[in-house]
Amino acid sequence: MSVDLLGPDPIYQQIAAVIRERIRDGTYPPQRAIPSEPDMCEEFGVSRNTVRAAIHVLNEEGLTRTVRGKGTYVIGKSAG
Amino acid sequence: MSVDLLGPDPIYQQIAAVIRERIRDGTYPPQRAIPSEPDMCEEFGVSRNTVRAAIHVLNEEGLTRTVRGKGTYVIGKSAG
DNA sequence: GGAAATTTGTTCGTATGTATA
DNA sequence: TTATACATACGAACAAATTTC
Repeated sequence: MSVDLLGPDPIYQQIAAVIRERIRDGTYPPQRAIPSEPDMCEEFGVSRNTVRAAIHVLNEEGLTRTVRGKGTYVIGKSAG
Repeated sequence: MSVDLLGPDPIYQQIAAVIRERIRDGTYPPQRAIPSEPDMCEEFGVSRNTVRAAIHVLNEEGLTRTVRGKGTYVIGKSAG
């Protein structure tokens, strides 16, 4: 999947939207970690700061939770 | 302590004056780091650029010294 | 237990664009 | 035009937690 990063919105908002969509469609399943910050820097071709800004948005929304030294995990239905 | 940031002077000059005063009265002791740029953005309710402009003034005066990745340190008497 | 690699956390350095006075 | 101020974005250094060997 390609990401355009055009349009009027800030890049970090657009990246947050992409990740949000991947969480909703199951590409990034609950309880699992999303790709690391360096990996997302590569995929989107942006700096780590920008990736972190995007993740910050999702954490604020309660969609994800970041743990130092581990990664950023998708919040959601466990199993039941 | 609250800081008003009114008056005719530029905001960054006023912030520099506040920090300068805190160095003089010992609130920010020698050899120690003053609060980080993000922290001061929060305290004063200004952008990082403005905080950096204030710190630049103090660095120019020789009151402080900024080190990348670490912080801004108060110059001054060590112990003796 | 130690060393190295991975990953996130924090902080400063720099540049660009926009808006205001 | 210049000075001030904010938001955004990339780059780099340093720090801490985790994992793996």
